[in-house]
Amino acid sequence: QKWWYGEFRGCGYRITVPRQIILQVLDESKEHLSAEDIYLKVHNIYSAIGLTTVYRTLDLLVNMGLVFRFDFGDGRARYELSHGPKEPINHHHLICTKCGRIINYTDFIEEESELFRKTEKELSKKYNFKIKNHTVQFYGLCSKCSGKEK
Amino acid sequence: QKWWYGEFRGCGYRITVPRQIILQVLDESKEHLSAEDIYLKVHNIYSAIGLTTVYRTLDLLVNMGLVFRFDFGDGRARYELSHGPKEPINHHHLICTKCGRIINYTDFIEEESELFRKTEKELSKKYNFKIKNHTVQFYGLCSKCSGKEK
DNA sequence: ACTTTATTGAAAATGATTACCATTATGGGA
DNA sequence: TCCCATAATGGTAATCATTTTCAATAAAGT
Repeated sequence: QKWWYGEFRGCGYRITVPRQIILQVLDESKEHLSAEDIYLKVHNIYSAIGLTTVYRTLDLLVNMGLVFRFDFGDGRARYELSHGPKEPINHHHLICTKCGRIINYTDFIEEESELFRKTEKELSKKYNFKIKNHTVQFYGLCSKCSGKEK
Repeated sequence: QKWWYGEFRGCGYRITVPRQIILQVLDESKEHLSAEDIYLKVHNIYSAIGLTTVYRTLDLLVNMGLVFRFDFGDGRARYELSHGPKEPINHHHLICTKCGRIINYTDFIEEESELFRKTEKELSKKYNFKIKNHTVQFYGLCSKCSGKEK
């Protein structure tokens, strides 16, 4: 019994083999995977699953809030489990504009999460926006690339 | 004499009609335009300019740092002038996940810019990353959409 | 087990962005 | 001011991620 069975049942969605495997893959490597990355890993476990299903399932999971989709500007979306059974995982990203390396960091400065709560509240009021989540991305050069600049 | 002539000359780039018009369009509507939006506006001013040139020029401007490219997750990139003649404009975005409306906000809480300077410094050190810029996006429902929820 | 209907997978369609390449036009030098 | 090397352009075709279509398959309540 996986922790997310209930989430599915609650929404009236069926628990299928492809969905289980896709979630398994996402859970095993919490690593900003692209749809194709996921497809390849899934394919290793159960080769009958098609790319279409991967896309469809990811969409579903994003809508359910189980998965976050990120766009880092390289033309393909990345996906990450939004939370485990316990609590939501919030994290921000560092992206190397040269080699495309992506680093997750979750170790916010104390004030950081604090400020976001505050900012979200202010923005909600000022623009009458119901904020669901946010993304923060820092772009630059990683250690390997920053030597051999441009 | 536009303020950006020098930037071009400095890089050895030529100042051409398409480039002037594209910059003009970007300057007149600082509004997270897609490449096609820009193409259409440019086309109104000077119809011989092709879509390819728009893409190429935007790439150039992004590399020069005159323009920021944003990915809001709807499959098309958006472009905005990064700064005017005076100083860099830094701004964050609110995106409605239903209707796609995008709001720029520049009126940070005082602490906000402060914190980002600090965070960038810490991250640079910790991950040995040379940070160039960052994006912050809040996703949610705008005033029009938040009533008729999902 | 049976049936309803959500789900799936393969192939084709779409839509944004990029690569090609022959043509044109900028800008430094004569 | 005119010339020329070559950067820049624009149309078309190609690419690549993601969606749509639709007939075949498989959950899950009975």
